Amino acid sequence: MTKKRARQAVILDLVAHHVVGSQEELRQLLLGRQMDVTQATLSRDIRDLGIARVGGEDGARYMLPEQVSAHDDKPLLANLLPQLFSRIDGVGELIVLHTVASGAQPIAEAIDQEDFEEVMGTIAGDDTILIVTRSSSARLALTARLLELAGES
Amino acid sequence: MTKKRARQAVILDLVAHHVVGSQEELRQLLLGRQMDVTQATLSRDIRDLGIARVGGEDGARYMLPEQVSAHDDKPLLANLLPQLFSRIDGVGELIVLHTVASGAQPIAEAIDQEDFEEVMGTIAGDDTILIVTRSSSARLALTARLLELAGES
DNA sequence: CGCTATAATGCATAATCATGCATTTAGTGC
DNA sequence: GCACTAAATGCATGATTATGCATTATAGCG
Repeated sequence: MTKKRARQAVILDLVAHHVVGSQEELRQLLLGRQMDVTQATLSRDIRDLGIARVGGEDGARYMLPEQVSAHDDKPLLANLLPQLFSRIDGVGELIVLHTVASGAQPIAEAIDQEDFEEVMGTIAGDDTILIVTRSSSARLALTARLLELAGES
Repeated sequence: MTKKRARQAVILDLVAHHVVGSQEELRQLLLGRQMDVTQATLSRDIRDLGIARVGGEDGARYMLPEQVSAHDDKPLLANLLPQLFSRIDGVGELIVLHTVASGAQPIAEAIDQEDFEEVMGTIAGDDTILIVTRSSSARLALTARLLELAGES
């Protein structure tokens, strides 16, 4: 069915260039292009096309995958640290980072994902993380970096 | 409120590592971590965190922005062309590309976005696109490329 | 062509998500 | 510690999205 493909193409186009906040809204836009389908069909089209829906201060909106990432600001750690950080300390090549309750696990994983070269490994409890770095100077460097990310610099 | 931040961090973590299909499901996961909130709160958290919801064959799922793009397969043009292409022809430095009804505009925009160096510009009607290339050989090269993208190679 | 199998769609409705308003909880400054 | 202000949350409900089932359109095929 050629109508379906054309419609889905138009949908991609509309979503890419307009702010589409609901399937009903999309339906109206399609009507303007002489395409009349029900919300049910749009729900299926959106699924097929892999279009994402993200909430925003001013209501939700549909976006193409490309747009979602563009809309994304910073890496995970930068998001979490300012929220969860409580204090940091260290000795030798060890850093002890304290977070708010339940914050250690997420932060530790985010640190792991960053793949800091200074880091040998991390162990996280509930609100405390032990970070083993490669050297004393690595510890100092990383501590500074983490403080900065936490917005405490 | 420190509980909110910790919860949101855990949510990011859960969404990153689990397949979360609904807010109610997320609620259950949080319960397992001794965090009890209502769906309403999760709706707000998800908005605040910029988490996206994308549909899939096996139901919808929440994803972090990073994951959405990763989940995305190919650029727009590669998605559209196989769906909308009908035939292509050309002469001199001009290409005339025919698409299914209503397909020209989306395809033309996608071509523009690709920024092909062979292309000087495009003009799209409803089902026909005129592509002006920089030279006769550029025309041949681009024609081949488009045919390939359309899966007609 | 007419017939069949398959895909696409609509309809009605269930499932899920968002939000206004009231209430509770933290955070601050005496 | 107490009063005060702002943030966070729950509750109830409205809005939006997803889906089972029946129907209709489309693509092949003889």
